[in-house]
Amino acid sequence: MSKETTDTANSELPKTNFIHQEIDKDLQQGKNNGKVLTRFPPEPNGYLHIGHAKSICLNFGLGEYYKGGTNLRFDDTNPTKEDTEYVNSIMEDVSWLGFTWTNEPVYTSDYFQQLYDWAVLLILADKAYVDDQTAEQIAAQKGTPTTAGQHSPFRNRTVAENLDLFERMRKGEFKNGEHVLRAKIDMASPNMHMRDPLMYRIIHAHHHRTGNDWCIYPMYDFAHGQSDFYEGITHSICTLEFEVHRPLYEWFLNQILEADPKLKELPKTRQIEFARLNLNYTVMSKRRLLELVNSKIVTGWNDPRMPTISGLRRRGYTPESIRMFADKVGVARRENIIDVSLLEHCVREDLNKKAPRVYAVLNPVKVVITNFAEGEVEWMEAENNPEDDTMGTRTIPFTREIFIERDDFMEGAPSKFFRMDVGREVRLKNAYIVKCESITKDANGEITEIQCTYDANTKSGMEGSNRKVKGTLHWVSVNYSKQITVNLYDRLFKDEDPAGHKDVDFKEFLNPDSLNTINTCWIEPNFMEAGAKFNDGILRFQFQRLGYFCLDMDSKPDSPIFNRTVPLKDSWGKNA
RNA sequence: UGUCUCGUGGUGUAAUGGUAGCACAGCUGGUUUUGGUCCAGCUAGUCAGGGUUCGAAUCCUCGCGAGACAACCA
Repeated sequence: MSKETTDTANSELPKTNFIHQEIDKDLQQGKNNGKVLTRFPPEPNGYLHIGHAKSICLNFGLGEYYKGGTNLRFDDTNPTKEDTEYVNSIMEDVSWLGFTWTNEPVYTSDYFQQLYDWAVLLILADKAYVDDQTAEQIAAQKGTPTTAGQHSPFRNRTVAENLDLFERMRKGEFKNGEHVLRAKIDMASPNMHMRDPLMYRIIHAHHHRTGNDWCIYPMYDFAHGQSDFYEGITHSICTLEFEVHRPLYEWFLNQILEADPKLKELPKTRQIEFARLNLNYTVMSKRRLLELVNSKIVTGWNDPRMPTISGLRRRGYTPESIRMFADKVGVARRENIIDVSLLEHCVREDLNKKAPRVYAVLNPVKVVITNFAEGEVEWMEAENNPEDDTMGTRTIPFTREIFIERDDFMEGAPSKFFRMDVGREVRLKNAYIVKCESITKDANGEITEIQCTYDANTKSGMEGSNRKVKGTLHWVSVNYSKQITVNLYDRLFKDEDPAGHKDVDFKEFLNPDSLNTINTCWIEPNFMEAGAKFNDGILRFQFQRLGYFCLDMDSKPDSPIFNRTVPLKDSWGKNA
């Protein structure tokens, strides 16, 4: 790629995606006086998901990179679907990801009067008309992508009549659906969006910000392009499906500029489309996510199994890991389905460096160290993070009775099994090497207790501990550990593309094992000493040898709940 | 039987007429008091045909395939 950078570009952050290249070209041509202003324009009708995160990182990333800025604009032109709950969640999610919008958040509803005035301008120019037909009639006249549409019988109303009707629409003289305002363009256009699209419809509903001031609301197409233009957005970065809308935005803007020439001074927004993010084993449309919430299949928008930003946050994902992910997936115009393993890779990479290690046993079996004195406790030193010495050490109690993971014992184990079996020596991490002498089973053949002896010369740090043994296990003291609840999450769907089956509802592919809550888990007593505070206030840990876990928001001091963010990579488990 | 967009390893993404590279996934091996991390290596790709050119993933052409567009949604 070009090594050149523009004056406004940050050369420390090389970028190669096509949007950067296009913006670089614009800047080299001296457009917009070298300014770059982007925007992120969500409709407040649902929670943000990982696909939005890609868009957020792209738009805010561009704003930062070119030292311009990014507006957060709520696209709130449909009062029946929008709510301040969503406005608040969106601001929280964008902030949590680490981005700052320029000035205060803005709203398309801020421009309702301006948009109305522009609509009047179009009527005056005989470029818009009021149609009295029903939605069905209008749809029938629209034609199909391969056949032309037909003119509305109301298409040739006089300017005066249109003006009068539109004003009365605004005053509330009509019921929902009685009239609409349409642009007069071309019913035979190969682009369906140019076939006399709706500009305004009547909706008698309370708007989350303008209350009952309006009973007519602009359509997205009549609002979005002008909002960008009005705010001085230089580059409007959006997803591919809006490409066919672009000629319409340009048509609207050109009509407005013709009617109001002094606006020609302002820069025209350039829209650039990219392919939206798709992730396998999940669904990404707000409609389907809402369906999961409403049907109580998940506990809410922030259920840790949801691909929402709030769900990922509750799952334990860090903002940095999501930004890393957005960076790694890249930006292009071809359809894509990203493997979730990339997302998991990103959070492991981030948490490996940051998460303090603690000991927890999820599926315990009791081990008795028969030659260790009853009632005695020996405090062992353990590093909080081998990747980061500055995180220090803490002590953990070693006693005669401990729990180990049931999976870490196998009777008659093959030699490839690097764990405990009768007659074998293994290391208890940060403690002693122990040898399994015998086991006790109940009537069902289930192991109820394992008896071991320890070698007093093999305490961690001693020379005797350098002995090569079969494996290293994690453990907790029976008497000193705390009982916890753990949520083990798996993918929500069993199918790679649950929404991709024409004749089968996506909910048919739900994974019945997506949540496994277990209460038989034990954690070392002083796990808080490991220093788990992250910038966002969420407590995250690595449970040694198991995975990354975070403290759930519903935890109480005496009954902690941990959510598994992601297991550690495991080259044994998948062979087993 | 329309218009537009897009086809590079399994998945993403670079290379913009000059050695097809990187990441994830997978597989080896090394280190390791986490079967993690780290390190080294391996596997695997330009949709097909034709053309232009000394030279094509890149330009042209034709075919094939995928996606988008027919809400008083955004």
